[in-house]
Parts: sequence; structure tokens; C-alpha cells
Amino acid sequence: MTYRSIWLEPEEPARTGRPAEWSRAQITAAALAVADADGLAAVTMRRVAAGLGTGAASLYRYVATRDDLLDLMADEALGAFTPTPDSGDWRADLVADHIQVLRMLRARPWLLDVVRSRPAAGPNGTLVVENTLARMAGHPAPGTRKMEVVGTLFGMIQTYAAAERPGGGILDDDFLAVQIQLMQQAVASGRYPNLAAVLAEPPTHAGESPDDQLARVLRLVLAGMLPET
Amino acid sequence: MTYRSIWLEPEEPARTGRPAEWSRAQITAAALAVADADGLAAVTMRRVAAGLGTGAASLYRYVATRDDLLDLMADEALGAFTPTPDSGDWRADLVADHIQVLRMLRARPWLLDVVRSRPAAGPNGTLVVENTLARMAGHPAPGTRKMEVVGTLFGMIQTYAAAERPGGGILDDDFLAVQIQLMQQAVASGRYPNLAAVLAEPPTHAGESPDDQLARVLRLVLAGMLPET
DNA sequence: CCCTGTTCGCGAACAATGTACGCGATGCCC
DNA sequence: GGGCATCGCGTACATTGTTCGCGAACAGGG
Repeated sequence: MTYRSIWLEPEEPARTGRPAEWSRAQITAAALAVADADGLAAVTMRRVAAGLGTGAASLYRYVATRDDLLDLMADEALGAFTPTPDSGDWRADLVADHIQVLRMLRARPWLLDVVRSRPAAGPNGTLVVENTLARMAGHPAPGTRKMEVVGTLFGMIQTYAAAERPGGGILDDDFLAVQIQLMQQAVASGRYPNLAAVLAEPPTHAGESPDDQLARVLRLVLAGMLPET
Repeated sequence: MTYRSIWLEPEEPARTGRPAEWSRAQITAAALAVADADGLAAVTMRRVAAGLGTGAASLYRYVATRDDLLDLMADEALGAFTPTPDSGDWRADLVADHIQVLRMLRARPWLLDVVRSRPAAGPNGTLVVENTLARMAGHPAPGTRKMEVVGTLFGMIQTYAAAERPGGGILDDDFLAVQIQLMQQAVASGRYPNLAAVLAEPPTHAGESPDDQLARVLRLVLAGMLPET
């Protein structure tokens, strides 16, 4: 078996022998604390174990590999999701839900990296999908289309979050400065006339917050994929 | 400077001293060969250097860090992009272009990982953006909107490619088997009724190729974001 | 033609990482 | 209280990216 998932190996307490001192939940919490404090790169087996006051090797009694730990972390983080209260406009609710997820991705920059490198098939991740599908339950579109919407919207959020924080633990000022230099360099080269034209244009929605911008775009996409009537 | 980009540090031959034996292009080619053969994880400084018949430390005369090498690789790979010939229907051309990029992501599984972990701001990556903007030049939408389209479409391709090959160097059979088990487990738990309903539905576009599916969805999104008239 | 300034090649070393091994400690059940 | 399955975890190993430092290689000037 070259591929496995921790979600197929539920944690079951041994009925005999020395009882375990920790649990997956505790280890996950310790890992979350490290990631929130110092980023994903700081989540080493030694460091997480140290947070628990134990040794790195002990973690392997609860988790087969470091990637398992990442899966647990991502699902735990996704557990913070709470569906927006029904407003009567399911499209608006759908958009609001996704903006909430975007906020979660912003609050824990490491979450984006984990979600993009490993499929988030844990119970809480599945719950998010389930919620999205529930929102669309009343629309006549076939299930295939609805799954496409799920993927598209979630992908857009990831793209958006990545655009906001592209590096991965980088000071935004530095990054932004470099990015601006790159754009100027591109425009100055004269090889990208259309890009230059677009960048020269005054912004259309000046003063619009990032969340509002995403909401607007999400609505456009929804209009295309799940049209009214 | 905590953040920097190799694209701000052009390769310029020293006018004095011992002449360099290699070039960024040669090192990039060697790295591409390794990645294509054995995946991104195999792209170690030692291995790339070995492909050139030199030592790992030598690479640092051409590249400040391994990430720089990844940037070079990604841009080199994106250089394979050639705009689809104009068909008269710019929307169709736009879709075709993006499917070509998807094919590139499929052909080099490591490319997706690189593109998602680092902003692809090299000359060839910028050229892809430029091309996309050129396709939309005739549409009256403001530049802001067009940039949003660029991000959305590219994000969708990434999401799609990731869904096809989610693990990262994993045998598809194994992965698919696990994925199916996870779905069955989720449905069997009874906690995801909407997901279960959708999965139980017969597929709407049976026999549709993955490329055709993506094309169809891209067209829907385009219809929403850049409507006719 | 050799000297000098400067750059390049790269062996060796270092700090960190994920993980395997093995053994002693621990606690439940009979 | 003995048996034994399980846990805790010190230790060790293979690999990684990257730095140091020195000898070699070239261009130009005297």
C-alpha cells in the first residue's frame, strides 16, 4: 500500500497493555499551537512533542507519519466552520459561507498550504462540502453540476487567499515591494502591452474591501453556473 | 531583505575572473530532467548537480537558493505554452488556451506543486497572463474584471489538476481506491445526506472527457463574468 | 610572461529533519 | 501478583539545504 489516509484508520484505544498517555486530539492541539505561533515549517515532530513535554518518537504511537498530523490539523481547523444563518437568499448564504472559509484561511496561513497539498477528506472537511450542497438543494441543476460548483468556489477561495499571501510566512511589505518591482519591470519591458494597459487603468471598484471583491466575483460565477430559473 | 525573487536578479556574466562553466539555463534543464523522471522530491541540489557532473555547492554560484531553482523550472515549463490559433470565437480560444495549460500541468505533475507554492512571475508566466488579457481585449469589461477572470480561470485549472492528481507522486490506483473508501465511509455514516444524494445520482454527462468537462465549466464561468452584449 | 585581481568549482562540514529500533516502564486482567 | 501487550522515548541513521574556505582558472596590465 503506497497510499493511505489516516481517516481510514480510526483511533481505537487498546483494550490491553499500558494505556496511552495522549490522544490524537491532544497531539493535534499541540501541533495547531505551534503552527499558529510560528508557521507550518515550525511544525516538526520534535517541536510538537516538546509542546506536550514528551519525545518526538512518542508521536508515532498516534500517527503513522507527519502528513497524518497535517491531515488532523487541517480537519481540526475546518471544524471552526459554522454555516451562516439562513437569510432566505441561498446564493447570498453560499457566498457568505465561502467568505467565512476565506477568513479561516487568512487567520491560519498554514491551512492554505495543507489544504492545497493534501485532499481534505476528513469529517469536518466533508461537512463543509455537505453544507455547500445543502445550500444548493433547491436548485434544479444536476448533482454533477453542483459538485463542479463546490470545486470551483473552493478553488477560487484558495486562489484568492494565495494571491493575498503568496509566499508562505513572508512579511507582506517585503513581498509586496518585490511584486511591484516585478510588475514595473514587466511593463517597462514593453513585451506585455495588454498587461500594461490593464495596470494603467484606474481601479473600477476603488475602496472595495477584499471580502467584497471576492463576494462580487463569487456571485458572478454562481450566476454563470447556477442561473436563475 | 527577507523576500527576494530571482527575476529581479538577472544572470549577467562576470567581466573578470574565471569564466563560469554553466548557466542558469543548463542547470534548469538538468533540474527539469530530474523532476520529469522522478518527481519534485527528487530535485535535490546534489541530484541536479550530479546530472551535470558537478558538485552541489557549485549550483549556488548560479542560484541563491533551491526555491530559485524551482522558479526557473516553472517558468521554463510555462515556456511551452503556445496560444491557440485564433478561431474568431475568443471565448472558445480562451477555453482552449486554458485546457492547453491543464495538459501542461498534467504532463509535468511537479509543475502544479511549484506553481501553487510560489507566484509564477517569470517572463513566460507573465506571457501567459498577457495572452489571456489579449483574448479579452475586445470585451468592454474593465481591467479589474479582466484580472479577476485571469485569476479565476487559472485557479480553476489548478483546482481541476489537483483533483485529478491530488496526492503528489502517488500511484493513481492506490489513491483512487482510498478515495472511494472514504466516500463510502462518508455516505455510510449517514451524516452527509446531500453528499450521499449527489453521489447516488447518475452522472449527467456520461462519457464526457475530463477536458470537455473542464471546457464546459470554464464556458459557464466565462458567461457569468464576461457576459455577451 | 608572470603577477594580480577576481571569479568559479567543490570537498567537507553543519544543523535540522523525519523516521526506525529496541528496551525498559507501565498498567489491566486473571 | 504474575503475564504480557502496549506505551514512552533515548538513540541512531540517512538525507536534506546551505556555508566555508581554499585551490584552480582566467583576463588584463606591466
